[in-house]
Amino acid sequence: MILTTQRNQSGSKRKEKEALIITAAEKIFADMGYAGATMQQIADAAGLPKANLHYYFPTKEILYRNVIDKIFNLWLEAADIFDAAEGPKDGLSSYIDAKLESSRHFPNGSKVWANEVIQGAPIIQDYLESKLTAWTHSKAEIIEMWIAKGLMDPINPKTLLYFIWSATQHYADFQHQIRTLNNNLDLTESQWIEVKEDIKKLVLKGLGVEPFSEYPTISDE
Amino acid sequence: MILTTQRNQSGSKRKEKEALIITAAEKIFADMGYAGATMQQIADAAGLPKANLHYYFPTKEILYRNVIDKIFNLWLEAADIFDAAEGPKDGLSSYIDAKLESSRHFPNGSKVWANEVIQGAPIIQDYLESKLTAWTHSKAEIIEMWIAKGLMDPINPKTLLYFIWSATQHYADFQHQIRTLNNNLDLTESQWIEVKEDIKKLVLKGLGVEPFSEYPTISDE
DNA sequence: AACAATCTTGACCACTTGGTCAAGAAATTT
DNA sequence: AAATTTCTTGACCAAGTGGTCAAGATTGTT
Repeated sequence: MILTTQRNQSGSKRKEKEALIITAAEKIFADMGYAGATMQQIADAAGLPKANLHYYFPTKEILYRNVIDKIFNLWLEAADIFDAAEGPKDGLSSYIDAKLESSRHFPNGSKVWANEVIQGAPIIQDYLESKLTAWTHSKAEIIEMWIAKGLMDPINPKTLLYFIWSATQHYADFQHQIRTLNNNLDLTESQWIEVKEDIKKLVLKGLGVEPFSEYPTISDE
Repeated sequence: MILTTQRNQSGSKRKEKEALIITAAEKIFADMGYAGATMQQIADAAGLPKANLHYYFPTKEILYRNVIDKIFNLWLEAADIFDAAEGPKDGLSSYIDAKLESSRHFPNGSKVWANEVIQGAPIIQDYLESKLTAWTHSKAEIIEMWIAKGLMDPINPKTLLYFIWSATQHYADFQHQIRTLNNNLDLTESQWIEVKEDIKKLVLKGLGVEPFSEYPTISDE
């Protein structure tokens, strides 16, 4: 018992430092890419000598995997809302909100993920094949159920998921481009609200999930 | 006269080789990122000794800028359709088609661009501030005109552009993830057709540009 | 206070990288 | 055919990289 407590104490201290390093690494990886990031830069960002970094994370790849791990778990969590939802109007709205919030406040994770996937996921392929595949299937089923119930227009569920991912993550990944096209200013609070509303409206209306009409539109597509 | 012809001949030979190198470089940069790509890899991909590469492109950065240059011009060209269009139904459809075709057949360019922007556009910031800004404004004006004419629902034009960019480019940038989620197979012809249709339907319907109804819907949003 | 475990750090190394260079091979010009 | 420009290439180098290591500092334990 005492041992456990002590382990927890020293362990939590270690965990704190690891978390500090991971946060620093996340930013550097996001800004420089995996290959472009140097352990020295990460060490500087964390305020540590490089050798100390290697004490906590023996290799660059191990550190990187830890960063990815954190990101991926946040990714999955963002979609819990999805499951709890009653229908597409509620579920998709909440999901879009959550993903946009995440893009706004934690863009680095999204950037690291994007960088990794663009380059063919050399390091995290196992994630894609196991966790992400499972996750995607489970969400696709929910969407298919909504469609079957006539709550939204028919659409390939994966296409819809990619659609939402891309639209929302774009605001993290292409943050720099968006800022540049916004007179070199970050989006203001009201601009974010507008973006959220516009995207949700576009998606929901596009799927025939209009807030105004209770009954599904009869369209002979 | 003779001189000019000769210059053109030797010049075009040089151009050919430069194009070969740029194509090879594009793939390597897309797969490895700027920092991760090595001149040796690019040389191998182009079937040239490294020293010869440096004869045509003195530095890695110069080569990279040439790659970006080509990509960016294709990017701009894809939107000429946009200008010629009569209204949103025609213009947006064509633009989405063009961007998806480009994502399908030339994903590397999109990937390089994405990598660069994610990392804060360290090398091509001038492009963003000059050409892209001008381009975006001109397209935004067209969209605003369409809105003013009542051809589509009101929306922030930039949000709409980002929406289309993200949805279409996603299929290039996240090609690997999409393939993994598609049983490790590239999308088939019919899947591509389905994606195109789904995206166009979603966007157009979401904007109130339904193909079926000639008159704008009266909604008190 | 003595001991042990954990942590910290400057100095160091093997290796890779972008880039150079000089000698020569091809192609062009006179 | 001689001269000149353009192109090709193996060998080389300085700089930077991830990672090591051993000596010490801190912290916790008995």
